[in-house]
Amino acid sequence: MSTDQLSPLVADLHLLTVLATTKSFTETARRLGASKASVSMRISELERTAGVLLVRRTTRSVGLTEAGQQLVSDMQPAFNRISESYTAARDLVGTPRGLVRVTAPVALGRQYLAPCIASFLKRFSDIHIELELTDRFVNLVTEGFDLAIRHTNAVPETHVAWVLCQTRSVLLASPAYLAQRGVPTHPSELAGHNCLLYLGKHTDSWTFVRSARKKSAEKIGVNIGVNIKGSLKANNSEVLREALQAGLGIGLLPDFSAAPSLAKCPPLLVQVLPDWQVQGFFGSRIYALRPWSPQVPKAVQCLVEHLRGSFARGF
Amino acid sequence: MSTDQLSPLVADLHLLTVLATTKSFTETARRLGASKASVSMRISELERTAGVLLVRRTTRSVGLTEAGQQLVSDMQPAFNRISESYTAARDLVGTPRGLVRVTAPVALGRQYLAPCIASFLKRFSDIHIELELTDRFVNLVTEGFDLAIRHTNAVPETHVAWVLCQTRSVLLASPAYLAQRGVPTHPSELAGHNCLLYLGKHTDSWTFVRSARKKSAEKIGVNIGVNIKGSLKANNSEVLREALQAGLGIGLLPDFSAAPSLAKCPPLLVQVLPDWQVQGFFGSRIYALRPWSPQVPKAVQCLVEHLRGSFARGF
DNA sequence: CTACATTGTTCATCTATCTGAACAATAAGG
DNA sequence: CCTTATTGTTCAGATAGATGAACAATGTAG
Repeated sequence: MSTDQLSPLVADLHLLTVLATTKSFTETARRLGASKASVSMRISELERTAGVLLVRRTTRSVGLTEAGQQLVSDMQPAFNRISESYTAARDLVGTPRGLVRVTAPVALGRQYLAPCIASFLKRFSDIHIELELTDRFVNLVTEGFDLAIRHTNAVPETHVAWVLCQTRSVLLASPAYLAQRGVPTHPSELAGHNCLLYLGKHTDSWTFVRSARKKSAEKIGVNIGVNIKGSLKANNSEVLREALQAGLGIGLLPDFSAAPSLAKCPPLLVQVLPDWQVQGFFGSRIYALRPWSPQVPKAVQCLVEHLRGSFARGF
Repeated sequence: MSTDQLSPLVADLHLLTVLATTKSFTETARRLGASKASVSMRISELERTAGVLLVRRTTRSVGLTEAGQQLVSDMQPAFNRISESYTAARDLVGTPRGLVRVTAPVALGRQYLAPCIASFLKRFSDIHIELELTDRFVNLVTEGFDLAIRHTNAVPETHVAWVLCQTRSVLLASPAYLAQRGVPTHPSELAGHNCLLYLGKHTDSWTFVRSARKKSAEKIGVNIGVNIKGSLKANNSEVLREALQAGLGIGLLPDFSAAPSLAKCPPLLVQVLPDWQVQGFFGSRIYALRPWSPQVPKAVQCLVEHLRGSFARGF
């Protein structure tokens, strides 16, 4: 049919695509800033005028019918293209503007992103940011994020990524703990210590490599695997840091997370085995990444630029 | 940006694409069944939120800015795809439904399409038809038609066409005229007659070819060009027919247009030079045609099927 | 050059849509 | 198995957006 007749429907059709990804009326309503009543009625109305059942409601979970799936998968790329065209047009003129939805790990977000974003927003008053801090894995596309900050070393092929900085993992303990239990001088001695683990991220062993020559016999570049055990595993680096500061044991933190505690006077934490480097932890870089699109919205570009500047200036 | 934010905008963006093709707020409003006040306000609001001037208003004519053109040409195919997906989904189930916008030549439409469509609508109560009769050239795409009925022999490559029937042009005059002015027995005799011309469609000459052998010397297949002149030219075949019936002269009509007058008892018109065929008039076929699309909406399919049946049964 | 017709915008009024709370239905958890 | 938390739907009240007549601007015809 001629596209004229789309006009009253097109907003509802877009609603349907959002519903298809969220699989929830409630979540759809939240995302669009509407009420679930409105979403429910509009979808019903769409089905009525189309004469086809599009959504399978089980009152508890929402699925699409055959027809609905077909329709949504046909329309999805079209709506993406429209969205991109719109932001491109908007970016043609004037100062960057619009909403940027960002997700980041909780610890990194709280400590560094938050102040960094605050100064960014002061510079660009027409840009709005939604910052969602979470440590679970986020699908940028289906959850509608424009940008993610991650420490990782695996960037999906379908995404574009900007390196914000290099990171290292450092082994730490509180001065009090070390005074009581002794300062390890070789990785093998960790077997006798209480080692705090980041939950879920790795196995129960750390691999050390010599990073500076000392008088002892070991050559640089030789790996030493150490099985570790300890009383606490947590999936939050701030919890680990608090535990380390409380003198609970020895643990790994990313350098940016440890920096403030090391810099305090007197220091809350000190580095253990400074001549050794733990491999493959927390990734070696922090990335800003987003799903590939023909062009990056100007507001996102500016944010990434700002972040790169901030991270380059160090923690 | 994430497509979520499209929802409040997407209807307005579609509005913009319609405005781009109509180049008129008034016409846009009429097409969408809205008021021009609404169209004006929504476009203004769109420009405000986008922060970009999209439409160049000269209060008398409407054009798009650079940004607007870019945006519309990016979005147009996307909206077309959405529209097609929607009608495809709607066609998956139940009886055919929806609006079909048809354009046809005035004469053909009034005499044959109208009754044919009436019986069609009686069979398919969920289908609505808008029939616009006009003899000007109609651009199906920009004017938003789903189907055109035409006599022509040129089908654009970008369109799909169904043959409804073959047509011939027949030379006619009223019995009274012939009684008074004599019955021509050879094309060359037309020079002495008042010949009525279809305005604009052709030059002032008719080309005859022998279609049946007679005792005279001419061979079948020889063309004879005759320059004609007469007191009336009209761009409407019904006007011509009325003039012919009134005994004004000799003229050409498509066979379907002449049929009722020939069949009357006594006949209002009789054929002149029945052994001769005039070439290249009114095309040789009547087509139903529409712009190519991945699939033809079911309602359109049914209408074409119905028309083919009716035309096959003759006039 | 002037009168006219038609265009896009404006504004007070109203209607259609959205809202938020209450409800019924369901899956999860003890 | 029963409770509980959460989901989608419903309904009366509220609000945002649509309406259409009046207006100003502009191209057109005589």
